[in-house]
Amino acid sequence: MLPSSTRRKTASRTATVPGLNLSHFLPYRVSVLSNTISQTVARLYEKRFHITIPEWRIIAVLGGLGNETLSAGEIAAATAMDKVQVSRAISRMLGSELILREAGDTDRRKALLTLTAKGLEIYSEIAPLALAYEAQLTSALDADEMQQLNLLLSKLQTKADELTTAPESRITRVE
Amino acid sequence: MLPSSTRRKTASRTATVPGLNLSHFLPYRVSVLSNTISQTVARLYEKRFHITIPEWRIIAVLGGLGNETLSAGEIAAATAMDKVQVSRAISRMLGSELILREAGDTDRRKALLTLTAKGLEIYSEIAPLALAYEAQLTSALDADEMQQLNLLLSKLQTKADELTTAPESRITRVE
DNA sequence: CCAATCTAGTTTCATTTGAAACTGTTGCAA
DNA sequence: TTGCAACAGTTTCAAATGAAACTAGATTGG
Repeated sequence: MLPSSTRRKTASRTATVPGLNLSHFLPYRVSVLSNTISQTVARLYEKRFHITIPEWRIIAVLGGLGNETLSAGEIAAATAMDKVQVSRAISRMLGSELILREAGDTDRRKALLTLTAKGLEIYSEIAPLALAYEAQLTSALDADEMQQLNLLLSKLQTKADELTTAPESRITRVE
Repeated sequence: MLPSSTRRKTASRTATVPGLNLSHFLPYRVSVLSNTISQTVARLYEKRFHITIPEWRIIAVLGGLGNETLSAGEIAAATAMDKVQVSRAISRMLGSELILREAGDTDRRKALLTLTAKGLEIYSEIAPLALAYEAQLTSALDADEMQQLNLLLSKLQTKADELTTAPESRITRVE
């Protein structure tokens, strides 16, 4: 079937099935955009602060919380990472002394996590950079478009959540 | 430094650095959206057709091209994947007989790739499903919002691309 | 009270991934 | 020519990842 001699090097551009062009396909576009952004951001965090994106997320939620503590599970919920990712990020951060872990007194399974002074220091340096990158990224958008973007992302995320087939795979139960 | 006894379990919600809330941070939101979508789509492709997303992308570009051939490098460019990913996807697809590889006659480094009948069959089944998923995802958007979405994604991708090559000096200030 | 069950978090193991090295081919320049 | 850089694609190896098993502590029904 399908002998090679029937093939042409160049052919008319007629698509055999209508309407599917990868470069217009929303899941593809979002994935490419996400990868492009993540790569840049990851490089920034790694080069300047020697942290990964999961570590950055943990710093971001803890740093934004003042002196409140969170458990690993709460961090997982707040960062959309699963507990394994969080656990590994935490152990790296304990090693590099960015966070502090105390056993909870009411429930000793839950460890209470806070940033160390070193972690807070990184937060205060990296947060403005992160915001600056975001500002550059959206610099081509006017105020109206910014608002639209937020709305559209929210709507898409809501729909995407509804359409997930796996019940247990991710956090979802933020409530 | 920073003895644990100085920490509090509960505190006011005052952020120490203004403006950085992870759930409003664009790179984070795009990443979460992308992951949500990709997970659903990947599960769909895997369950029904036993292919991965990289394989799907290759099927999509080749299937959309009629009987034209592409080299691995051209596929990489068309699918935003790197050559290693493409190489591995191709070798899987050769194994499962979804694509056909012929040596190029003018340049023997470039292999010419096309879908087999089996590959085309999958394309014709999966393409409508992919489009149906996309339609569901965007079902909460009206025509105007769809147009905005396309525009905004394009603008963001363009900016994100500009910001990738930036040496570290670029993201230091907002301006 | 105590077995069974549930929850929080960690570890293990198999697979995937990415970077860099590598193979084979082409183009180019002396 | 031949020697060398560039290119297309593959392979290798170490690190990242995810699923499932596991540990330890908490809860609950009898």
